[in-house]
Amino acid sequence: MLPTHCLCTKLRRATRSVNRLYDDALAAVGLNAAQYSLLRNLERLERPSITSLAEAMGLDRSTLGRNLRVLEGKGLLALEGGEDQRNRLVSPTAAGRACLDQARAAWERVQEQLGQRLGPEKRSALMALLDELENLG
Amino acid sequence: MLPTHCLCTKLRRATRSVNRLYDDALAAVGLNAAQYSLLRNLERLERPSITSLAEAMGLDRSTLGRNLRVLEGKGLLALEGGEDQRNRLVSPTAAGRACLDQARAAWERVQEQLGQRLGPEKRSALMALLDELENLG
DNA sequence: GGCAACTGCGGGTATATACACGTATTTATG
DNA sequence: CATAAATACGTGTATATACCCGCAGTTGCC
Repeated sequence: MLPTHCLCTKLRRATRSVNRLYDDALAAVGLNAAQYSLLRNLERLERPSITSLAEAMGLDRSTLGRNLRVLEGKGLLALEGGEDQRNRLVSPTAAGRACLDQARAAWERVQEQLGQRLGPEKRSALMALLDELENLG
Repeated sequence: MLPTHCLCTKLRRATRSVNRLYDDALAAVGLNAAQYSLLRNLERLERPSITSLAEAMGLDRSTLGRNLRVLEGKGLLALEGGEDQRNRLVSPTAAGRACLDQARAAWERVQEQLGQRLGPEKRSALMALLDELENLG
């Protein structure tokens, strides 16, 4: 693999690599990393609208809308209209909650394993740097 | 934006954010960050095959094959068969090289700007951490 | 030399992602 | 109240990404 000094390329590469790790760990429960993240965020909000869930995740609304369809198709969440007839509120189904419970265990294993490989200093340094990068725009 | 402890999610978020920065910087020359990276790698190899270019970039071959088509459609690179009738060799066109020259200046600006915002210590710490993450599998 | 194994690719499929545009609904303004 | 502005979505389009499968060409082995 050719080395690069480009921060963007390095980030992209590292993300693909780590993403693969999490994807593999979650494959047994039928989720990928992005889907797990979506369900986790959904769990922490009270029947959010598509827009507010997208904001919580830092994703474009139309992106999230499409991601939701995939999980809706798997029967893991439901989209129902609220009082405001414009928006659709997202909530996990029973299957979605059950799936998330299983996924959480798998996630904890890979997260822990990665943390061990990095060691606590690098791990927290990385976290801090990523926070900083996230808040650029 | 909801905070998360998930390394994968944090990486994905930070990458999207930084990627946007580079995309914006490169938009004036009609490239995005991934395309710039592709052309840069192509510049550094001698008429690589699709497979070897994919390996150099750490991308799946079929992914790279599709990415190549986009740049081929823009007239920035050409795919020609070599002696081995199985593979197709990739080379930049004159337009591709010209485009890359322009893109390089834009890239340097955004790379420098990001480096300044981080400061030299964080910048090199980040680089080192990303290298480490890239080499996990 | 002929068949088996390997290599290099393209295509199918699925997903994630973003931006621009249009539409329906709600709110604000005069 | 009527119209303008703002809000919430969906769709169209484009791109990046990966995995699997199959085909064609090459190599190796006997």
